[in-house]
Amino acid sequence: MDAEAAELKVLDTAERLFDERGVQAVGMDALRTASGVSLKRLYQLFPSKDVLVEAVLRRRDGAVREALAAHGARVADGPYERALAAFDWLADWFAEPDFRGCAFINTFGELGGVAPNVAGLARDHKEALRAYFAAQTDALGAPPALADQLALLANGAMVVAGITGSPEPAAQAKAAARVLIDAAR
Amino acid sequence: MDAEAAELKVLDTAERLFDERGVQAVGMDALRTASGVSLKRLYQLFPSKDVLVEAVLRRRDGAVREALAAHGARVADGPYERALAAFDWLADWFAEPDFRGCAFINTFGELGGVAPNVAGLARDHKEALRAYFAAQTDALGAPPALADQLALLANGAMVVAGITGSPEPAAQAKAAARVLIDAAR
DNA sequence: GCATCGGGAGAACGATCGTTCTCCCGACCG
DNA sequence: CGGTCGGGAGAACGATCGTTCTCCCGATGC
Repeated sequence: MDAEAAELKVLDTAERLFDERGVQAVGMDALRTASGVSLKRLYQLFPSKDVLVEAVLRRRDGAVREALAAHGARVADGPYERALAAFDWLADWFAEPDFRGCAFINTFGELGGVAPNVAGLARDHKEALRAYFAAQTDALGAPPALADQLALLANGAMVVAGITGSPEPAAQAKAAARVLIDAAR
Repeated sequence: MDAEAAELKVLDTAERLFDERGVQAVGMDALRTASGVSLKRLYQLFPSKDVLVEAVLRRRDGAVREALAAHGARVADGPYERALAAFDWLADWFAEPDFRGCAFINTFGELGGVAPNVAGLARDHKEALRAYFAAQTDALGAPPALADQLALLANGAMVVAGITGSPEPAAQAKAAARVLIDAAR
């Protein structure tokens, strides 16, 4: 296994375990066992657990931004449909087995008070979500406040879907988003 | 200091420290130092940390339900104003210094995957919030789906206010709630 | 005054954490 | 073929955790 493959395996495993059990409940030894990457390699790839946590979050941040953009681009029907498409993406996500909420919301809850880098990553990630909506509402000529409201719906849906284990909040949020967008036009 | 005063002091201190640093980052010794209650008393009041965590969350759950009901009852203007009053309560809460988000969302993020009792308490707490909105939408003759949507807005506001540190999401959510309620009548 | 007992301070214990070190094997180079 | 070196397995280390135990003091009852 070369360095790239090991790094990928570590990031995949860490993302899954952190999501399932929380960050602090996953020891480096558990990560070693689950990933099959030795402790020595693990520490030469990521010099500390903090660095690894940050790397996992950064990769996840990029993946979400790409997935969101890709989902929006698939519907070429203009900003109205692109804004609503975000909630379809949420629906797909929530339906995944073992979905346990947004990694940034969860990690912020666990570490946001003591790890400023984690708090900052969560802030940036949520700002990116808001910016996605803002791009669509701007194109619609709707006020920027609408983008904030759509972001609230999306984040609320993530929380409620995570806590209740139901994917329904995605559809509920989409219906609410449609009402809000229609009212702003 | 008698038993009642000690229990109160422990619960107050634990709630504050858990909120500031997360549950796992607060050791029983830190709790002892901050509360001034000896380890011996602490363990005879709460036989384990798990029990203490659950007690803190149960008390917080009751306090939120009471505060929400009290805030709603203060405006006797009927269900329309009572539904919107919830967002005024959010605004007061978000403006508190050191506000760091909803304890149930944060604790679920940290422990929900490995502590089923914590996950259950979070579920019950969020169901109570939804039920508050459902009581108002029922009285308005609006469909129950509206209550779910208002709950999404409220939870989204808690998350975004916690992560960004701004109290603005309360007002944004209130404005969105008004549009949704008006559209449903 | 003396014995009893609850409670405070904090040491002690076993477990586990993040991190480093030791030992050893197998691949590559001359 | 002999030597060098990267990497794997896992022991070791110091710190910290949740929990329990020891020791001692002060109040209370007779």
